[in-house]
Amino acid sequence: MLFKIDAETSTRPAGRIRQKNESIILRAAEIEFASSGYKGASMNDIAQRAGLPKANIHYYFKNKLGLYMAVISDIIALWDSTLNAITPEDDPGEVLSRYIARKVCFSVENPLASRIFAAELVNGAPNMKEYFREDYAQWFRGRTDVFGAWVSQGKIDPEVTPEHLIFLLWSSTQHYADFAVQIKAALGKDELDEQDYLNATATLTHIILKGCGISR
Amino acid sequence: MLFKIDAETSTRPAGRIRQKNESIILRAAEIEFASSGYKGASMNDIAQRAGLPKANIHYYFKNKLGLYMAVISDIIALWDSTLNAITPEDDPGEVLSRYIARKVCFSVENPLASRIFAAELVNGAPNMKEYFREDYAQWFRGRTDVFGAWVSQGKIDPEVTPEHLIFLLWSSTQHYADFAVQIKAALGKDELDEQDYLNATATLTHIILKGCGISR
DNA sequence: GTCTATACTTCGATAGAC
DNA sequence: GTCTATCGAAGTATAGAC
Repeated sequence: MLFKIDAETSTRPAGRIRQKNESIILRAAEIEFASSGYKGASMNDIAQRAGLPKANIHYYFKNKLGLYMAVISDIIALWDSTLNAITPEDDPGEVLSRYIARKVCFSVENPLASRIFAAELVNGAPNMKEYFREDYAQWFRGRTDVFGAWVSQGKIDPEVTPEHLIFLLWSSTQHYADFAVQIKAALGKDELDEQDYLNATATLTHIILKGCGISR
Repeated sequence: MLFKIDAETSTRPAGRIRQKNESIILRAAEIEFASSGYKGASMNDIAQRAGLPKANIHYYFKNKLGLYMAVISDIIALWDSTLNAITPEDDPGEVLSRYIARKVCFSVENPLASRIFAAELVNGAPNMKEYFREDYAQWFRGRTDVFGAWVSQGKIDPEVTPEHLIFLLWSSTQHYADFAVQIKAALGKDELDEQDYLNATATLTHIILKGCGISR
């Protein structure tokens, strides 16, 4: 996503340079924002990481907020697509286990994106107000309706409130990216390995599916 | 916790003033740090919220980091006490449901503390390194051992990895404080009410207990 | 398009009068 | 113990030469 290959030929080398530099800057910015927060990250550090003079960043991006929003919008584009294509006819067991596996996987492969998103939300999402407008509640309602249908069909226990099941899916999977420091400290490891993530996925899948009354 | 009442009489009024002002400053700092992060919060804003000149804060606290650490240590003191007193002889169903209820409740009543803690972790916990030392892994190991004993006794399904069950408890309950903005936007509400938290607790308790194979 | 040098602002921290 | 005035560092942003 951050490394789109320019399809143009050398007829407009300027555009090629621009795209290449923009992606270099975005990647450096992603790292800095993720590890220091919006205010904590400095244009200086971002420029240094990108290997460019500070002024170049201002040439490509209007200002610090503009750069941050560019990073954020890349992240949003990656986000909730995972829950988009579900219908009442789908098998809830399949949908849930696939979602859990994907999201844990995503947390492992894109920890920076996850953390920037988390930091933004923890601070009250000051730069994502328009993302969380009414259509967001509508979109969410569309998802809970599907889960509600499954409850009506007896495929999920009636004790389960669809809204809170979705929150549980979000929280339990993101946790592995956002709170990685605490998890590593608890497990006494410097890095988590493949087996840890398999255990995580297996345990989450077992508890959530069985807990919803979904037989597999 | 932040509002300890001074037990002393008027023999040392100075101490009374100090404690009162320190608690006022700590409370203001908690609000600012929670909504802007460590770097994002400014001593100026904290002073203004506390209704004191900026220099007074430096009189009571060594520097910005010292103030932040004072806030953090208050929060840590509140933290993991909930899981401390469990033994293999306890009933896992009771322990888990009590833990979930308490932690959701805590998230509602202390959202600021939860968010400061979360922001610190998301950014790699640069100021909590010594909290996450070896004894933390030991403490954690003590907790998982109890859960492991329950698994051996057949009280919890063997598919459940104790470590990841604890991570699930942490993530699912904290989520209601840390990601409150997203939850409110999804539900289309300005504030969550009593019923929302009851639904959250009920759904989480049902899924996690049943998912662990705990019959009640 | 690139980069140096610099203007402008904010912030943390302290000196020193009261 | 309180508060004003100020210093120095760091950060964002831009002007202008190349």
